[in-house]
Amino acid sequence: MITSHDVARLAGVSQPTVSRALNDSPKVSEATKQKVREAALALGYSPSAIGRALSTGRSTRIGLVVADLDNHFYSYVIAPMHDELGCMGYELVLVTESDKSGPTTERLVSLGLAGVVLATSTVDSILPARLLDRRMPFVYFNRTAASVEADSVVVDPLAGIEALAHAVAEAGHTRAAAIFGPRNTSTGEGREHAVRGAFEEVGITIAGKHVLHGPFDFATGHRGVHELLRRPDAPALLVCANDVVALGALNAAAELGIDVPGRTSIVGFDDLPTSGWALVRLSTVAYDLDGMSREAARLIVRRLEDGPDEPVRRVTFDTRWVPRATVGPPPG
Amino acid sequence: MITSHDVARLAGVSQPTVSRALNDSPKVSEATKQKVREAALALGYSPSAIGRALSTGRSTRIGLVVADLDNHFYSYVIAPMHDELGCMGYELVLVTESDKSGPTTERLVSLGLAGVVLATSTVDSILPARLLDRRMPFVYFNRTAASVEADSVVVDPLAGIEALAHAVAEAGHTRAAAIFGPRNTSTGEGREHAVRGAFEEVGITIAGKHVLHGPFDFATGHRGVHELLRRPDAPALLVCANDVVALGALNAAAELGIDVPGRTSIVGFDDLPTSGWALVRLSTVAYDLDGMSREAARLIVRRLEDGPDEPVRRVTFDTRWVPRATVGPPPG
DNA sequence: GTCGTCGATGCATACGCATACAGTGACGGC
DNA sequence: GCCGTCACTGTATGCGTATGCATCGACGAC
Repeated sequence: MITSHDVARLAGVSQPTVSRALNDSPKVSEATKQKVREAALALGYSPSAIGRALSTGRSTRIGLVVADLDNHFYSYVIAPMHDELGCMGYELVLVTESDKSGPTTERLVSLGLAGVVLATSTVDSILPARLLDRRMPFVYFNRTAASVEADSVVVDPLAGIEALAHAVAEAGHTRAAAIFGPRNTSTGEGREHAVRGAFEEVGITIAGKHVLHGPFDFATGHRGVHELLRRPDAPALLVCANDVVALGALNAAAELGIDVPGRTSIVGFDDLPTSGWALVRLSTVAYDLDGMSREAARLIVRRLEDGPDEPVRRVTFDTRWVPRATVGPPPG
Repeated sequence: MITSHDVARLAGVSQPTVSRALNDSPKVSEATKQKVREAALALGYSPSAIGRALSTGRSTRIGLVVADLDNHFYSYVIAPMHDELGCMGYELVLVTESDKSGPTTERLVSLGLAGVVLATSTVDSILPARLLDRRMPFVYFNRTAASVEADSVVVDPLAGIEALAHAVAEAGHTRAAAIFGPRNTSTGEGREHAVRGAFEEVGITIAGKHVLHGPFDFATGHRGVHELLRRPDAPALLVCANDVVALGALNAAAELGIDVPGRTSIVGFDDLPTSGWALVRLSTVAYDLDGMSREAARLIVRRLEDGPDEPVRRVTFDTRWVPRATVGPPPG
């Protein structure tokens, strides 16, 4: 491995001068800088991130904590976040929250992460509090935990869901079934609250027996269709916690020969690229997921560079209703 | 941050003893180990990966080099690879190959990566050679480069594609269009060769004007349908380089109102989970992508732990034909 | 000519861990 | 009783970088 000592020897200066020169310190003369840069280039030197991290006490590695990487949703988060971090000179490290939240905190600090994006925290998670204890900067992505204040990027579902409610009411729906997200997540709670409020407003009822709660995954949507839509009194409208759930529901409907939207209308939330496919055409509530992922990256980097005393930043993304082909009038 | 010195102080021993005890060295008495473990637990100590990496000269970070994270295909690679690496005590760092391959090599070494999985290398890439120069262990994933020998996991497309050829021939096809992958990738070349061979065997012709080459992405399939299938003499069968391309093609067909498989049959390669959706039902060539991703993780870790002198390992995954709903007889 | 000043550079050190080597004590052989 | 041996633990050091501090030379002011 080529070290700054090698560069120093070739350039005829000391190692610290190499360090200062390459970091563009004003204490080094332009002539020396040039000499050092040439030597570094000639040797193909690039500074060791390890050595630097140990010396400065901070790395350029950002952890993205997700619940399960299998989930389609995260694919669309990882790519832009990785890109945005890369532009700012940071790396992305994936971390999954293990079943026990205990070791996770230790791993986050011992991995030498500079900061963390929490894309998984439930409202009752102890992770935020422990990160605070350890003075590890973090950003809530799409969810928040009531107990600990921190920078966050969140979605305000209201506008999109109100538009959704008006659209389905106008189509003639009066009853709906729903697959909501987990009760212990802020997105699950927030969307459920928004849907219930908006539907009441337009006179659509959601009976208790037509409601299901479950994780934000494909299987939940799949199961939901089997449990909710095969009943004789099943509503002609199914509201899903997000697009991944809705995709599970759409596919289950296709398997069961349930005509969408002829017999049942299905709506989602997120507007994943997949939902726009001609084969899918899912009517859903959209927001700028790409921009949101990038914003999270910028927030954590700003927090790292500005220090912990800056006021907490909270960025909210608005939603809009995207009608496609999975909503129609109820049968009859 | 809690260091091994803190633990040492609490346990009443020296820092090196802490290091040895926690690494379960036989040179430390059981009583001392116990004492150290208790102190470490009490303080919530976990060793700094940075310090360890600097000291030992090797980290536990594995880089996964991909072309573009946007590509659906990689979602199904990242999750199992991350999981498998995690089980073996390693972390996954995502690296995208920048437009210039120059800085990439330097970044890989300076990031302090212990090893690299190359999921993107074209046959003419200089990356493998430079990694060899730098003595950075690596594994080819799904592709190889002719110039440099290294461990690899690859797919043998033959069995699956021969079965595919027989199936479509039996359905009555005699002419096919094809969207092949880039010519400078081993998978692109390999599959093209296999398809041409197998189709010739069963008497299906692929005219030059019905062939397109392009990157393994959605847009390529989309574009392919517009360019190949809207001609009056378009064949009733379209072979796609992989499933992502085929999904692009399927959606383009749906947009254009092209009946699949009524007017055109479409086949892919990879059998991504999406392809099995009831909404998609893509007929394709399958192999164990999940297992392959895990195998790549195991290979790179074994290479790290066994040293560079062990013989090169090459693991091949077989393919099989998975008929679904996108292949039918040609019209008329 | 001497001294202060300032710009540029080298020296010493620290970060957290692992490891070669030295040292300590107990114990047994003679 | 002396010394070698062995099991264990402490001391010293290195990994690659960054940084506080000392140093050194040049230049200007008096």
